[in-house]
Amino acid sequence: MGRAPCCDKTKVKKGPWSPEEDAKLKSYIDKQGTGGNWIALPQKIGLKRCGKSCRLRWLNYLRPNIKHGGFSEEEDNIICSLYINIGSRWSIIAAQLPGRTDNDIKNYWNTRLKKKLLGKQRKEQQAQNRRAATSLKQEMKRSSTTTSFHLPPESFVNQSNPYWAPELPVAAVLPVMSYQTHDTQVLDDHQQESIKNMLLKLGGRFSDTTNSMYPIDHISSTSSDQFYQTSTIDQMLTCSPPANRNYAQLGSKYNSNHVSWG
DNA sequence: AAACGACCCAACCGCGGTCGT
DNA sequence: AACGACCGCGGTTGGGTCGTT
Repeated sequence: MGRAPCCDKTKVKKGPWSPEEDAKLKSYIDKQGTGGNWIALPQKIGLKRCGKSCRLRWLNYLRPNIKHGGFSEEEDNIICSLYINIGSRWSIIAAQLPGRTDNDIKNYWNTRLKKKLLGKQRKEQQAQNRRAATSLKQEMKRSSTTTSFHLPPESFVNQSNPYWAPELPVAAVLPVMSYQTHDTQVLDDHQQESIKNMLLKLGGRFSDTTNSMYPIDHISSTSSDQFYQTSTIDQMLTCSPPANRNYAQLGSKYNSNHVSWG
């Protein structure tokens, strides 16, 4: 048999938390901790809330050292880069930003950052279209003087022409950590450490001797496990995952647009 | 000042994996 | 081994706030 039901859904309170509820929850957890059982928590404190709701309130709002709003440019860049690379894995992204919650980052992305990027993307797109149109016109003028070639109608080179307005991938306008497929961009120490920590959390392994993201595929030659060779972001993101639950989960949930697990 | 729409964000919902019975 | 609750996560919602007309 399974466990007893966690709570009676019809008797628990929903909606915004009152300051009194917050105080009760915070003071209890400060003193006693969660006890590893969220479901039992509200009964102990005398809160008419579902354990799940308590957990969410604590993690997203009451927990110490939580930062709200005021995302820095650097945080924006980290969020964007990780989103491009791993998709909407908000908990993983949040792990890279101390004091930020997955919910906060998710909201920030959905309400502001996405628009900010799209705006930037559009500007880039327009500038690119203008440049392309200008050079094409010039090229065609040159050609028309030497051949019987006719200039296309104006509409051919304007933005409404689908030929000239393919959607750029967002990655194309990322301010930092954007990368080209085959470059050999070297990450700075902070970026390396940050990404390394992320991968370690997920079960990745690195060379002990170098303590850096360094090719160690020679070690894996005797093992069925895949080790990471991550001298570039691109390589890191195309390596195979280890036989690890989190990665299995990631692999199945990831869209192949974001990550190829080889 | 009022009405309306857009935006923001806390909280809820549902799902998949884990774990206790 | 099977069942079902628990946990953590990502997606979505709805109410409050802000800006515009």
